[in-house]
Amino acid sequence: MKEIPKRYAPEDYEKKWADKWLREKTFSSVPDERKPYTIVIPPPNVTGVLHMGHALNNVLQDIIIRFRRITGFNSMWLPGTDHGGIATQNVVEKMLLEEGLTRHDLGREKFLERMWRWKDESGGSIIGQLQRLGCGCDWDRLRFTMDPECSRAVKEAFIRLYEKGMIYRGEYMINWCPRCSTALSDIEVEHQEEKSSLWYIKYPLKGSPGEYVSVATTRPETMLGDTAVAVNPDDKRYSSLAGKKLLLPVIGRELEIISDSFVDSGFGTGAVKVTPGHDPNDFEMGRRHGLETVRVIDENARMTDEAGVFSGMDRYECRKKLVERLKDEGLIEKIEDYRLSAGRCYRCSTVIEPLISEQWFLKMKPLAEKALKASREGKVSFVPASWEKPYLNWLENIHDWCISRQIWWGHRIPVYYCSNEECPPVAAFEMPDKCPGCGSGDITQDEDVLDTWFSSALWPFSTLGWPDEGKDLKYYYPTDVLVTGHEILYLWVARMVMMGLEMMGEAPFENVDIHGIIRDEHGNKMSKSKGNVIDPLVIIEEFGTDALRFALAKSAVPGRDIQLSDDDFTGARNFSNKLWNAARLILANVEADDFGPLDETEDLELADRWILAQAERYAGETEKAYREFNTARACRLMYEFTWSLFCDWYLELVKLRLYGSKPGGKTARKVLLNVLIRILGILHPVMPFITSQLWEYISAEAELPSESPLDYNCFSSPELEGTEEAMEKMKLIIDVVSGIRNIRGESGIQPSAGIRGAVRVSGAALDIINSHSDYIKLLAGLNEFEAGVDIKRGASDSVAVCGAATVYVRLPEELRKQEISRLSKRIKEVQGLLENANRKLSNRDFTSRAPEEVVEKARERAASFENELEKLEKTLEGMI
RNA sequence: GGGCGGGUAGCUCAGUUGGCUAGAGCGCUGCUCUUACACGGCAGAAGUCACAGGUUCAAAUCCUGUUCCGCCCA
Repeated sequence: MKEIPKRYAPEDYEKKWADKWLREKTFSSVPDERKPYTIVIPPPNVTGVLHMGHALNNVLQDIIIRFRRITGFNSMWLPGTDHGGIATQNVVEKMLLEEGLTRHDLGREKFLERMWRWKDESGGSIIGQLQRLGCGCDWDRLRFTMDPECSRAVKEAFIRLYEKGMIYRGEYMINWCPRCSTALSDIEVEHQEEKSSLWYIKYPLKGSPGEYVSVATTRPETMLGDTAVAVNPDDKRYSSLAGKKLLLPVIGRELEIISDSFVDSGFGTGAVKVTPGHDPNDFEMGRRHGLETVRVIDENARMTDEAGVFSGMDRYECRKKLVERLKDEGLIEKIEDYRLSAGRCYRCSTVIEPLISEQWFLKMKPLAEKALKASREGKVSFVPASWEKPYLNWLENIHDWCISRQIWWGHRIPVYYCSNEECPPVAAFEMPDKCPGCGSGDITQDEDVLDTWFSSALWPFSTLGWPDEGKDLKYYYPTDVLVTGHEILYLWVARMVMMGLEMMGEAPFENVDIHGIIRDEHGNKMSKSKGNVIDPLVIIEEFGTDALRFALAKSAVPGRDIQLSDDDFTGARNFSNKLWNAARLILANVEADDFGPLDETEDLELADRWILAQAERYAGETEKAYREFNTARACRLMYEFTWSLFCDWYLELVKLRLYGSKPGGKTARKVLLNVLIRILGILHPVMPFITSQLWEYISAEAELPSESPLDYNCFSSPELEGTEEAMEKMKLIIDVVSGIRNIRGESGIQPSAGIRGAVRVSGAALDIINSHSDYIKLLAGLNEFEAGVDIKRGASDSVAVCGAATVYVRLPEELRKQEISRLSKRIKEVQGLLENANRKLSNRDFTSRAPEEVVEKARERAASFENELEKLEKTLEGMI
């Protein structure tokens, strides 16, 4: 007999468990003879704090890890954090700015010291938050992307690729963020439609005063760098212009008119200005036509000296002033409203400036080929599968990856230059003492660092000790599943696959489980600026970690975004409370030797066989759902079994033996415990805290098969005989009880009022009902009950038909009128159903073509409606 | 412009390979604090499965088209 708190109070014990798992290193893993099941965490930024997206992502991983462990795998979840290059540097720079300093004031070394200090002090709080969530990571394996091990892997990968000729340096047009002052890769630029204008500017024709060609542009300020005007060769409107020249307004530069089929004659006037220095398409066109490049905008998005009188102005100020001047000179033909797709920095939302710059690039085609091949061979699969197509499509259209960043926080590019420019650069782990070419000691390292995603791409093996071919790498690689959101499918997932194939010869994971994005209750993305974020830690305080976990897991339907509201957490909390109280009931009754295997020697009664059969079924379905990464389905199944079957029916029925005079208490208690620990076991991956706590309580009273639900495989158990039969019999009981309850409810009879019920039924069904009349009396709240073949309806009886059985409930005389309307309503309903059923059956095509069992079922249905209708009609006649 | 996902009860969503009367939670209505639980119990009302065609004995489910919403890519 154990007293536990009446109310589910997670704050009383959650921390205890989280601490215990940490202290006892419950989730540490070493290679052994078991099969491994490995997950590497999508490393959150060191500077991050836990938000709902993290909570979801990590809860899903924890569920998988715990589930796999329970079912016999050596599961290992490797945690860690990412240095988050630009984002993190931005944070510290912002702090410096408050002191009136820039990183250049400090210098590289001092700045990096400051970065590390800040990282050590305020970074990594998210790790503690993951531990609070209960995450079963192997914390001894915690990694940081700038750890010596990971840094070594980054250098190794870089040098290998460099030596293979896959990394090259060159001047190309790249995406420049003037605020972060660094280059970005193509996919770090986010495009969105914005309201803007299309300016039509007249370019005078040289030598023909008064004549001009009008060009349309979305960025007038770049015209200062124009070196040509292009038209489509098929555009008849401009065929007469061949060989002529235009004069660039303001600057006066002579512009050639070139023909290029890239030009879309439908855009603007069909003649476009060409600015090879500031537009990616124009850059290509410039190369094709050997055009001069004039740089008019600098790294700070200010106009250069080439911009003449506009020199030094911000790009937008220049636009304004320039357009004013053109207007004054009568060179603006018109200005139209225009929606353009503007590229913005994914870190700071500043409008990207396309600039020509010398950067490092990684050749992607050969890498993408490998990834495509792996997909074709089924080595990497997506859940849901619909993500494969966009992934493949991206790989097929891949561009070289700009991997250098002009920031300081990150992995410095391991390339060294000799002061003698004749000598080729060297890629090496350490700075060479002297130049291998000329022997000079005057060597400097490349100033830039690598894109954060370069090190993230190595994460699944850099964290396991690569390039050393150690035991861990051999045992755990490739990992089993990557759990992540779709927003980093290209930035991270695809690159990990490519790098895994390149460096390890094997894809880094078999499955990619892609979950949705968390939204608020109105369907909006959660963001600090919108102020609609739900803080997981606040939810944990209010509802408990398990409730948070359950709500998230239950909402994580594959491929769908998740709208969250407080209702979801309330529902999950209520479920916890239900389970808690079910356990309380059981705990109050069990005795020391009540746990043990159940077999045929046990004196099982109908309810026992039924709940055990259902437990078996639900455990099986839940296991399947877990395996398919469908936590939403697993949660629904467990909720339904626990609440709607176990609590609503079994826990009520078992009271006959627990409290009443009915014999068989021992068996009842054994079944109760058996099913309860089964629930705790299958639910444990989603709700580790409450299940551990209840398991502990029970352990104090009865001997359980293991110390914790983590070490007990509850997904399979020996099958009992007669389960089908039990299901059918119980269904009859439930139908009869529901029939009686329906009459009670509809007639407004108080739950406490004991009433008389009777059932007319024959044959086997009569036996079932007779031998379980105690079930019916209890559940339907009857004080009198009778069953037989010749039961007659009493004058004031209400009637319901449940299959072969006709149920009578004695009502007070004054409810007669109500009963007539209740019956009429049901008659009408059944008439409709019967009509439908008969229509189907009278269709010869149906009876001849549909599978026999479908037809048979339809026949049974029709017969049952007919039976019900007949009985109800007869009853109604007798009442009027 | 191309691709993907979605439209099912007032709200949020389930709905396996087409096949019992399309389900759940919340909300709503009625009864109820019955010795696990009022974070509870019992009962009830509520749906033209976006629209239009088609395939099929049978369509929420498959196909075509339309429309609206969201996302991704160019």
